Amino acid sequence: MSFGEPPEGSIDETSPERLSLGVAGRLSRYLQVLTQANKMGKETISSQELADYTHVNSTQIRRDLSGFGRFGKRGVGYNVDSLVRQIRKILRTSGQHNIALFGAGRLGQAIAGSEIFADHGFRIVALFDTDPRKIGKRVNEALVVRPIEDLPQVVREDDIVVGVIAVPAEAAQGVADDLVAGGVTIIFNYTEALLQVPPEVTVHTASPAVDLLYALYFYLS
Amino acid sequence: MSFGEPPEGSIDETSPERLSLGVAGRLSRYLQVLTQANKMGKETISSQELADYTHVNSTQIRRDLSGFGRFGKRGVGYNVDSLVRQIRKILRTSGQHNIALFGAGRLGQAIAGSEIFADHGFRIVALFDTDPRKIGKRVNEALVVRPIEDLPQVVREDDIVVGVIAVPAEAAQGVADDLVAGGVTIIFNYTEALLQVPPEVTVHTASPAVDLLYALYFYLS
DNA sequence: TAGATTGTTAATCGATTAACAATC
DNA sequence: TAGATTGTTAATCGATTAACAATC
Repeated sequence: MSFGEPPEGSIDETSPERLSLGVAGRLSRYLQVLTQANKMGKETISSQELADYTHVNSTQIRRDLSGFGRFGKRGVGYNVDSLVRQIRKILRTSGQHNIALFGAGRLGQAIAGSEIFADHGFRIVALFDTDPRKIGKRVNEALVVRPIEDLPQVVREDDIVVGVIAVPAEAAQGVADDLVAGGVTIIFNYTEALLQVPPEVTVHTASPAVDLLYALYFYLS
Repeated sequence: MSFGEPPEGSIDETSPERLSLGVAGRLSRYLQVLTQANKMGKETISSQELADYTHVNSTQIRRDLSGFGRFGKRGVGYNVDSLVRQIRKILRTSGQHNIALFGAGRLGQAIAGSEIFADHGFRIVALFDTDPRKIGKRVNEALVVRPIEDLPQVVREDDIVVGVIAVPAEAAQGVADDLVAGGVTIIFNYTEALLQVPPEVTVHTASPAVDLLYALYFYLS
């Protein structure tokens, strides 16, 4: 389901065509913290608090935000709810986006049951597995495990923009091939496999161990 | 168990005391790709191939590496196995590091069963849960679910450097408090909760949805 | 040799930071 | 008002890139 263009409020007449990679990445991180702060009932947040949670310098945060308008109130901070909406507009991700999940094992079920995607407007509309014994099984009320053969149909009918791979590493490339064949151009890879895809497809690989190594380096030195 | 200082080969006389955040982060990412390439039996890799997998510019990669020595062979590329060892030395993470995992639910079990940490020298030495029905249950051969009361003892005896939180979001702060009380200073948070910790403790929050939003921005524009 | 790829330079661009006036 | 925090400037630092000689 798609409702066409999301209503675009005029954020700022001088906003650039396309954000730089750095700005887009940081705005996404602010959004995560703000979304959670909103849930916790926090009404305002200062750039310093945002800095504590995101590890981004507070001046940098104020600078990033002031590039799009005056969202803050001096002496008070930013209104959490309103800032969430502004950043979503800037990132042009105000709408709902449909994603398909591959793998109904422990990781797949954990993802399906998590609010981590739903919080950001991602709806898991299909769950696939190759294991015949899992097909038809119900996971988290709304989802039924489907055979991978249904993929082309689902991509067509449900406007899937992202495929999330949560299968064993050995099976990841096969799923990626199916996704590419089905026309999906963003793949989120939860396995450690290196996926071979055509240049127009973007692969994001979750790498908690890499993050840990990074954290550890600063701990050890 | 700890074997003291890892054997430090002399990487380069002029190597700086401490890597910049950017360099350390990129080296960690190279390591992930190299580790996997090694597993797949690949013997050499070019800076261009590394660039394709890490989304880091190939010149940047050559520059990062050449700062520590001449690891490549012109016309050929880098020896995968040797480069892995060199980067591990640079990051001073050649040894084994013990981590404790909290939450024996679907996500916790998925993490415990994954090679994603083991590949990078992280050993999960303890698995905790608060659910009395899960205590004593065996997960993946080597691990038995323990009560959270054992935490102080485990931290002391097993030299835990990182605590990984994979419990429901509502329970995350409680676990974080226990970890802080136990003296653990690196926390890896798989929940969407914002954790309150003292300044000397580092929290890394896994945020797949943020990564997706970021990818999506470039897809939509 | 011919082709490929590293190591390195030089030039540019964006990120980062401290500082502080403006103002809620 | 007094205190707090934004918005913005100016100066610095590191990241990024193209280009190419060196060399395997």
